Amino acid sequence: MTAGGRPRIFLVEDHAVFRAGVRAELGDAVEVIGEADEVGAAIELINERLPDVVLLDVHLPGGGGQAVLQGVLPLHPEVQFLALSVSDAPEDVIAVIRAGARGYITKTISGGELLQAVYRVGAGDAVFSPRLAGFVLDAFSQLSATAGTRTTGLDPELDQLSPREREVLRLIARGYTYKEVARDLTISAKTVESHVSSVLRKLQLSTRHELTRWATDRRLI
Amino acid sequence: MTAGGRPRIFLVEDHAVFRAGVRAELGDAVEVIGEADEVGAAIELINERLPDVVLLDVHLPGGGGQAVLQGVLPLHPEVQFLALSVSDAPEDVIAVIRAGARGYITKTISGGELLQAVYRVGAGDAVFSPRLAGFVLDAFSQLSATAGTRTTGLDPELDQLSPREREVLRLIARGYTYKEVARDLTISAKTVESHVSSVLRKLQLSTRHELTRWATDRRLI
DNA sequence: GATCCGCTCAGGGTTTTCCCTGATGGTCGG
DNA sequence: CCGACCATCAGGGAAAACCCTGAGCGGATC
Repeated sequence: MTAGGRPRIFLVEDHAVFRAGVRAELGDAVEVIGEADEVGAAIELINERLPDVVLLDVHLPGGGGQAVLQGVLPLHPEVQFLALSVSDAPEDVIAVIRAGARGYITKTISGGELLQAVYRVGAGDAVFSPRLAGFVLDAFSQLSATAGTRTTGLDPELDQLSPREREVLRLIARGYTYKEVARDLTISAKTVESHVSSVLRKLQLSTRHELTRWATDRRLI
Repeated sequence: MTAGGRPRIFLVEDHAVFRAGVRAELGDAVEVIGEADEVGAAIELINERLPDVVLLDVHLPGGGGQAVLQGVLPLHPEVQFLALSVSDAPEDVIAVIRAGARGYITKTISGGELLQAVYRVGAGDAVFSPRLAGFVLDAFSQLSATAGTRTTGLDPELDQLSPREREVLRLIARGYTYKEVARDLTISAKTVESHVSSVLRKLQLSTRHELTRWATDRRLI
């Protein structure tokens, strides 16, 4: 977002009345450069006009808000998304944050607060409304407890594996059979066998089950 | 925070110049009801005057910002804390969030942005500045992947398994062979087979590898 | 008493995994 | 140029996993 300028925002929301409400509330403080009421049009227009911030309804006909995120972020990661929803159900929040939204607020928000949230997300901040804040923060502090111990640089055991072996390891640990891995990597099942053998030997394991546990313990899957 | 009214804020910060800067920047938009430059005085004054929002420096002589949080939140959980720091090191962020701060911004912030952040935290939102946003969000989505499925109370899929089946499941998921499980439960390997078959059928899985993943995802091991 | 279900076990079959030996071609560094 | 390593593949064999059918027993339910 250009410093000082009005943020250029885009509305994705299937209720026309709510869109009008947002326009009225935000007024001249922002520049609404487009609107969409379904996934396909939203992706197309956002990729074309590149707004600073997208106000994104989570419950959207035609794939939901995540679909829009997936259709835009790979091409234009600089676009910031602020998820807007009537629901504060954890699963909704999780899905849209995982998909790349930088904030999540409920529609009970006031106009002034909405404007502030838009500004902050435009500046790159993460913003969460009250009920979700606790949820997000709890999750964060729980994870960080383990994250601290995990961030101990690179794994020396993983280092001894060749790139191909790591690739095979990933698939095997996910539960694919040799045949499936072979098809996936377009090599022979026998080659997959070789790689698995090497991996088991190098990691001093004996069965693929231990391998699965080894990998999940290190969050490699 | 009373709706419409000026938020009553408290400054905890050991640099007098920076405190003056904050007062100047926030100006009349807020009411600064107190200041402190060290932990002890901060706790005492905050508990006495109960501001809406505390602007809290993370690096503080006499225990750091966490000490203030620990001295206030147990008595007055309604007080909102916005951490303010020159550092955006993960360990600082983690510590202060775990201690109960509702937001974390760096001191490179502009006056207007600071005001917005204060307002939003006062409203109960969580606010994180750009560089931290990605960090927090990543951590969140990692944890939530599992937390989301786990928080669904009791697992209906796990419920359809008989006690014996759950027992076998636990051992199989740990990587034991049928023989080993059989020895462990002092039953025949064929019986173990039967149980595994039932489990796979009931959970609509096909191999024991998927079973391992299924179980680890639910933290049953 | 009949029925359902959980737990136990068996036989017999296919598929998958694991391990062994052995081979080819490519790349990189000494 | 020549090992060292990597990636590729093959044959063969033992063990494990998976699937199906079928069956006996005991407890609970109706």
